[in-house]
Amino acid sequence: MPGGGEQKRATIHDVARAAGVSAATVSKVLRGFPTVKAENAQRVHQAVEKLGYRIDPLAAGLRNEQRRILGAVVPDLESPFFGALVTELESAAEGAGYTMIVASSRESEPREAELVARMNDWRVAGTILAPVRSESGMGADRLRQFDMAAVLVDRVSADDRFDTVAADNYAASASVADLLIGQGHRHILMHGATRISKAVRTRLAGFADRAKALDSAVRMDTLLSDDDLDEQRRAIRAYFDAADPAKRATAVFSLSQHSTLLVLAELRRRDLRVPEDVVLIGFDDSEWMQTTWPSITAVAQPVRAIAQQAVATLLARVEGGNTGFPVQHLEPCELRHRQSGGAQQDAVTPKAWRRTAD
Amino acid sequence: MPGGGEQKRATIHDVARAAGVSAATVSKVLRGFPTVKAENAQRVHQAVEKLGYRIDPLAAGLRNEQRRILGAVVPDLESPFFGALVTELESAAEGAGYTMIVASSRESEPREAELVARMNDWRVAGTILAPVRSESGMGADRLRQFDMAAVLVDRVSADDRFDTVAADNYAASASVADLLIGQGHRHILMHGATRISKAVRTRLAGFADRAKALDSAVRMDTLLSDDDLDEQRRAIRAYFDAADPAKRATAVFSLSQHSTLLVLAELRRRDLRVPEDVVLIGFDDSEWMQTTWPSITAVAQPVRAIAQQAVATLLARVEGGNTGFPVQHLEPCELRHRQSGGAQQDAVTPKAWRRTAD
DNA sequence: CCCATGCGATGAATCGATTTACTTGCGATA
DNA sequence: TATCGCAAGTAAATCGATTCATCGCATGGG
Repeated sequence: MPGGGEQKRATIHDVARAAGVSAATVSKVLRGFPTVKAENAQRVHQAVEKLGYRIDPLAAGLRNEQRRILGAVVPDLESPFFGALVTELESAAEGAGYTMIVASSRESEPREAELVARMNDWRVAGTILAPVRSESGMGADRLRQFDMAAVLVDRVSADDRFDTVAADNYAASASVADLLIGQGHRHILMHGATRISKAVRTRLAGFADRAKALDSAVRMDTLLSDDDLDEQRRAIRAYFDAADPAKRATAVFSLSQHSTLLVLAELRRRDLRVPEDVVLIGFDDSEWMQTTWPSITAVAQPVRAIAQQAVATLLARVEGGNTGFPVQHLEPCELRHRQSGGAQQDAVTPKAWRRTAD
Repeated sequence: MPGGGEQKRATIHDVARAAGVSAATVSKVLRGFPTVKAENAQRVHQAVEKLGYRIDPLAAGLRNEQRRILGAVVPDLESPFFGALVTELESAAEGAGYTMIVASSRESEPREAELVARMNDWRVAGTILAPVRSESGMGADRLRQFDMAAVLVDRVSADDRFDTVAADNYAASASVADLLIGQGHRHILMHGATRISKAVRTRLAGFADRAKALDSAVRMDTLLSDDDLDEQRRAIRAYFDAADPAKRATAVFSLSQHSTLLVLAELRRRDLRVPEDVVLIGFDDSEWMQTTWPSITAVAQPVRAIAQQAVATLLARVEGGNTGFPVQHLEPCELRHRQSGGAQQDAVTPKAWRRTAD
């Protein structure tokens, strides 16, 4: 246990005194400047050790315009996706020697704007924003207004000012279409719930475009809703009530995790067997999906890749002085084949797709 | 859109100049000191408005020992429970005018200790620690070592140095015992998975103590495991394989969310009807539990109450100079009756229990 | 022998807000 | 009228680390 006696915190001047050098020299040693005699560096290190000295990141940041802090603003912290995203972001930032300040906009755009302003107060080196809605929301507007360095993630497509990083929703959804059409399904329900964000729309388009291209006669029903839980439950119940059982959709592509849960509950309630009567594939994987019976086939988002790409891209702007045009990153998703998805195609075993950025 | 032109950030001196007063006066106005002429205060506010001035929280904190920052260290950010907890903590801290720095120890004790040290670097006013293990872990040790103001939450019982806040696991579990024994169950499986923390042990004890007290002849099996997912799945499968079907446990009390999921999957796999064949009650509620079929009866933890109590308690120490003995707070849980829990007792309709702290 | 060069080190300025210690002005009191 | 007290305001010190502008000293070329 190094350190030991705790009374008043040691400052850089205490270290300097103990090592018999100036504070400036201590600073140089600590930040690795080469112009220090080896012997002095040695003594500084000993003094640091003995006093248990640690740099005050607040005081250290004061003088420079750039502070070694990154901000992250996400729509919520309670969903596994953003929880995991934040964990990975923090990890990546930490690896680069930055502290990360996380805040949740709680799905509110005004709050998102306020949080961006607060990040600006803290003079963060850069901000990672997962917008409530899209790249044209209030948070992104503020980022532009303050001319902040930032990367937009998840609920975004291209932007002319900021780099973006997102799962390749379009390609992954297209591949789900490949699978379902390949299995022979010609009547498919696409179901989206809770928040019809840009990501959900992209998934819808990716699936529909590919399905139509493979067989223009395919019938697709769309059920999208932004209402509260009970309303949505009623809507899906009404959908199945209305359908002639013989002409019911034989497969469901649910566009979000909430949606998957709702659909699954309704199918169970009707005693429809999955996948024998109805095949179910969901977008966004979750731990519970591998544990339910049947287990759920789902598209897993590359959370870690998104986080690492986001931090790397941001730091490239901040540190490397990358001044080129904004880049759009699409990270490939992975389809996790489980029971609810029915038979896996043999011909094509899709595992990861990447759509090249235009 | 107030503010408008962004070039260089306005400092307090810019505001002072624009208002025709000194920086000291501006500071007084902004922090609400009474000894300022109304007219000057007015002009300061106008200047602030015009320049879009915002206090630099970093510079503002430098001079005082106390910085308006709170630290929060939690075991993970991906579980709904801690996600919600952090959201509420942040909200409460914000309401009191503090910025919250969140970090995840990722279930690692050494990392937890390192994060506490880092919070100390930031000279946070106080720290909220949800320990990986218990109040005697490495993180709490560091808190003691640095003599930091802190509150321990969730996986803790009493401590002689820090205030603690937790769900009343003991009382809530006892009430689950009330319910199950009341329903006539005399053979019950208690299942715990993933991480056998202090909270899980308390739940186990709370249930077992009460069940034994109600009927000393009750048979309770205990299945606890800290292994990986596959191993745990195998264990529960083996448990049901071994049991004589006629003498199987008729009810399961799962001690964590993971556990609930595992048990549910196994029951489904065996085509055991819930609740007709086996009643299932879980500790820790989650959104998916109200959507599955059958829906899951579960104990909901008072996340918001815990968070608010934690922040309030911490600020009482930090600001109010509360120097009394450490207090142990237990927040009452709520049992959410749904389908998997079988018939709800009529005599007693337990909704919330509070165990008085000793 | 003188001066340019450069290494290694340092005192002082700096970042932006807060707070201390003091000044000024004015009315009230003895 | 002289003194005291109080309101209002400000210059300057302060927080802790970084960085700028020097500075001493040794070396080597001219």
